Amino acid sequence: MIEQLRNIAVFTALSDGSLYEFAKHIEYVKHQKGTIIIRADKIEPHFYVLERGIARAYSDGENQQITFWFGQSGNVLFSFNSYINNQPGYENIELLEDSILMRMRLSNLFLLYDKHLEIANWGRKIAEQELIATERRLIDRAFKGAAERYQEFVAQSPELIKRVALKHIASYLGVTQVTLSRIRAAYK
Amino acid sequence: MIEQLRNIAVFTALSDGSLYEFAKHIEYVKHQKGTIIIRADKIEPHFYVLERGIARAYSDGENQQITFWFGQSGNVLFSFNSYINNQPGYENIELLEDSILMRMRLSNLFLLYDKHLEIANWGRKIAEQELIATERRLIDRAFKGAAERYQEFVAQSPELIKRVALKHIASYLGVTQVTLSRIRAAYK
DNA sequence: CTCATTTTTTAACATTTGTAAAATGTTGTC
DNA sequence: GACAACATTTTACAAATGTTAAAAAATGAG
Repeated sequence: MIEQLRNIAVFTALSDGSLYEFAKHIEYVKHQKGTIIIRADKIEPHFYVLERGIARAYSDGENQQITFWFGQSGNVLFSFNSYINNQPGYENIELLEDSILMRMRLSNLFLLYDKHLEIANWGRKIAEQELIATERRLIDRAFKGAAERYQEFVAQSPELIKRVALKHIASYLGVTQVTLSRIRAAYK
Repeated sequence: MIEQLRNIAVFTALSDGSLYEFAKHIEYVKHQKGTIIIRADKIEPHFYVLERGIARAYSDGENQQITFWFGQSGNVLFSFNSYINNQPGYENIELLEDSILMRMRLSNLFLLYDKHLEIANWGRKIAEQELIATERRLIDRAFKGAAERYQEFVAQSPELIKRVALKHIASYLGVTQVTLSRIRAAYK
């Protein structure tokens, strides 16, 4: 089990001791494509790690739905508002493919944070990396046009382009699907 | 000194023991309005806490400069890219008023992260709260028009509206200054 | 107070992106 | 392979925002 965890991107830097602590509380679950594993209107008691599959986090508005995050194999899936503020959040997480996930109760994670220095720093680094990535996206929206953002997305996330519906990618890039279609048409 | 630290928003939740660890390494500095305390092209060896004043983080582009964060009294000022990746970053931090700051070497902070569980979790929570705030802003850009974003900013940050130049607020909201002027004119 | 500098507003026009709806293409199931 | 469901593209038009430049207002130094 510990060897299995070490192969997952988000756990690679951890010591055996920490992996052992995780292993005690982790269980595997499988879900089909289309499953919404985290719902905005509920407090989600688990966090997940995607072992195989693709996920998206999205938020529902009146007439639209916007995707603001993609998760690939090895990424952690949190409902940040459940996780951080213990309140129902603004985010749903949907599996875009049949997936294998590990999950663990947040209550157990919090106990680990309060006992294990290495795990507390592991959680810190995850939040920091997400923060940098999100901040950059916010800045890119100002500096780069929609076409450039699309091209960089293609270059940086070739897997996602292949496997994710364009309507999700459009809202991730901050444009409508029509605009994304126009951008793509210009490069044919 | 410990009492002094406890009065600062970002430190209030910490125990005396942790405050003592911070106190050992903290020094006070004063800077004038206009000082750029963190520069994008340099690795910044300190982090700062703003005791009095207002700061903005901004990024330089070819023909523009966009402000993506405001700091008020009690907030922490990081160059996240220096802090997280030990590389020059994309962010400058400028003081918008004459300010009093505390600072501490990042190398000392990292030592504390590796020794003190409470401080590691303190760092984790700071990153998590910033992450939620940034993610919400990204989502708001999709769901809310520029006028609504402005009105909410006024409601939530009355101090900043009074004390910060509108050109900075415009880019923070993701519009040009001309657009912000039009929005303001519509509510007269 | 006055002048120079900077900030904010206004105007005219251009461009981008959005909206709605129809047409086309794709996928999966029986 | 035919159908239904869903995804993507296209078209025509509307709305929002950007660009540039100039005018007006506010700020700050001497």
